[in-house]
Amino acid sequence: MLTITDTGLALKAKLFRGLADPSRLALLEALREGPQTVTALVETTGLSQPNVSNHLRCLLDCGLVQRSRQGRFVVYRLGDERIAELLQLAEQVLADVARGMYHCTRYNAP
Amino acid sequence: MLTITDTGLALKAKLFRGLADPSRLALLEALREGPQTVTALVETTGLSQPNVSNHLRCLLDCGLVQRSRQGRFVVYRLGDERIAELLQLAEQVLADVARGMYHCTRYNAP
DNA sequence: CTTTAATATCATCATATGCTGATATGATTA
DNA sequence: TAATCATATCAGCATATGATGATATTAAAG
Repeated sequence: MLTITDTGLALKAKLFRGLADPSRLALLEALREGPQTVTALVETTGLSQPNVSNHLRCLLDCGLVQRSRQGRFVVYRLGDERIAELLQLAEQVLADVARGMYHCTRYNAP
Repeated sequence: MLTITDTGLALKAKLFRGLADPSRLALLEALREGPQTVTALVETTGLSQPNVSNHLRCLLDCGLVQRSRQGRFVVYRLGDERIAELLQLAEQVLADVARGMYHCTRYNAP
């Protein structure tokens, strides 16, 4: 029996939660183009600066992104190439499931 | 600029939210083995029956699973083969990111 | 060493989610 | 048609999340 507290399931759920927010997705999609400064990410996504920093913090803790300092800038990049693959595969799945997904009333971002 | 309200981002976020819960993951993982009755899923996952039905409803609305009636049973199956692929790819990513993910304090299921 | 730019953190609030317990629906059999 | 099994739905609660505004930290420049 697959207990819910099973470590693998919980971790996998966490991973997906990292990807389960439009703001974080916007950040990750932006980073797919290449490493970016926080300021650049703020401009690209239109999110507020604290909001961007908060989300980047999550993504960093969970290993979905990495960071490095450059002068007074901090540059973020994707933590793993396969994260881009995950995003891409999700796009392909969506191509087929999009209609249902669109009408799904749940899982709407605030 | 990638507006957050961009339809694609919102839909992708929804898709990942569907996968972002340990209970739903348990159900989907169970369905990877093949079509299952609700009762079977209740037993396999250890979740309560209303809880299972609720999650299946979400997954159904969003197109992540399909259902069909068989006598007085309702049989659920994965809605798309690539959903299994997504789960598998997530496992592979986790193999590398798991440590950070484990220590990430956020995204913990209730 | 003071000022300013870039990023991070904090408290707070509003909202959505997931679970439970009770109940309703639907389908089969007696 | 009554009884029962299988599934679905509902109200209500507890909790975690995401956004904002204010503030702290860190680093370069003057």
